[in-house]
Amino acid sequence: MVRYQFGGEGELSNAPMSMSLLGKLQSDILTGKYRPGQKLTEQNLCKEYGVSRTPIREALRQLETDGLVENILNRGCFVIGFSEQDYEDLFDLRKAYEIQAVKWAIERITDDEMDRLEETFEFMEFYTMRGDLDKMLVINAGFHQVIYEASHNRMLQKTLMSYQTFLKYQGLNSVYGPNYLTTVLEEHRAIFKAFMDRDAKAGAEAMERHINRAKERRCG
Amino acid sequence: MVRYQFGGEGELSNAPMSMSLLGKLQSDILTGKYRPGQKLTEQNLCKEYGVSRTPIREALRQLETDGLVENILNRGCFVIGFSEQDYEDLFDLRKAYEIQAVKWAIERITDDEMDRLEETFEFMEFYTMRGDLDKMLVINAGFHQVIYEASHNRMLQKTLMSYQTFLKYQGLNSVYGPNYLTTVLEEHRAIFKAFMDRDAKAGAEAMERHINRAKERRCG
DNA sequence: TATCGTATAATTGTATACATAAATACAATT
DNA sequence: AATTGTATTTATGTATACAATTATACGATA
Repeated sequence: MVRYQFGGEGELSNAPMSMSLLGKLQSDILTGKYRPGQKLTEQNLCKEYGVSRTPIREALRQLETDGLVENILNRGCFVIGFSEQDYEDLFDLRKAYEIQAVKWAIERITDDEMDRLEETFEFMEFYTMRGDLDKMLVINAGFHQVIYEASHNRMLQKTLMSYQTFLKYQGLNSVYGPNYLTTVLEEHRAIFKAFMDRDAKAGAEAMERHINRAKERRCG
Repeated sequence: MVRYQFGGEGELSNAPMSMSLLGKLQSDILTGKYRPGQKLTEQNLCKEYGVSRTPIREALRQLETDGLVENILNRGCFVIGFSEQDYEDLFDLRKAYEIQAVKWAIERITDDEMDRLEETFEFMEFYTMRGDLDKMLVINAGFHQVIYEASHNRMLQKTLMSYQTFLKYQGLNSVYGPNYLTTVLEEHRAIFKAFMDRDAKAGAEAMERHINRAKERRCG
């Protein structure tokens, strides 16, 4: 039996259990609690999250490199706004990396990772049958995460994980059509088949179709 | 006359003039002053760079999100090592984004940006004739940077800039062949022509060839 | 009324101090 | 000699204090 854990963003972070300050801030920015252009005053954030300025400032620096806030010297941090175009672009950026990830993954995947991918896909089949949308969204993310890991490229993995976070919060406003589950399952089946066949080209094509349709659906 | 400035990494940072602490640390890690796996003790960094722990820690958090160090809770920061495979992979990741950047740039470039691109290309021709390698390396980076800006996508821009930083330090060990300058000029000419023709497809193809050859050359 | 200049308040940038966890040294035990 | 447990030291995580910069308030002047 293969150990399995559907991780949220916990994989690459070093959060000890509870949601980290960085994660809370990310979430609060991406869900619109803080509006684009709004100034994030350190004092206010201290009160809001119940910590001192030091961890707040460190989190802000990370958000800055992540591109969620802009830090202007001696003036503070401002929430960066994302246009409709930005969100559309994100699918294309993600697509470029997902295609690369699946290519490398098919070439580099270990037996253990292959087992996990298979297990994840079987979970997807199961929850599609049960029509459990919430579980599917989590496992959907998990399926891609196994591919990221199997790509054995740390940078690619980090970037695609951060894109997932973005789209997760964006996806809160998405409307999932009636046959969303079965459609997505078949898209993933094509990708999974490419892994079984060790066919990187087919995997890349299946992934491209998958992301293109995700862009049309405006979700996952 | 169009104002022009060949910026190093200053474009997106808020460094006040001198090289920022973050930049120094980046440089020192990428040039191998700190070895992969080495622990970066905050106290030592304080002495080394003559500042207190606060700015050091903030820089470390940024390096962490950039993927240059790994922070283990209560144990400290460790320099991340990059394998030969990682460096090779980087060209492919960069290629995927450069292709997207040039497509968007050709669709979205403003007149002002087009002027700057043209001017930059003319500088390239000039310094190629003069055989000035050092200036060419800077302008080479500048040419791509104009494209990043013209893509009008902030995330793409940031990522490609950080890849440039990576490759800049990696490039310090590169050997530039005898006809490197003329070869690269022609590759850039093809890209520039695609901008003149407003042909995104041709631009993407020219860029792909350019990065593929850069990977073979193992530089720029 | 509008504008400018100064004084005050607020905020960021940096340094230091304290609390907690990890690494080390060393003695005791097997 | 190897190992384990404890004490000490060291380093990180967090909070606070000080310095420098920016924003604001308010009165003077045109």
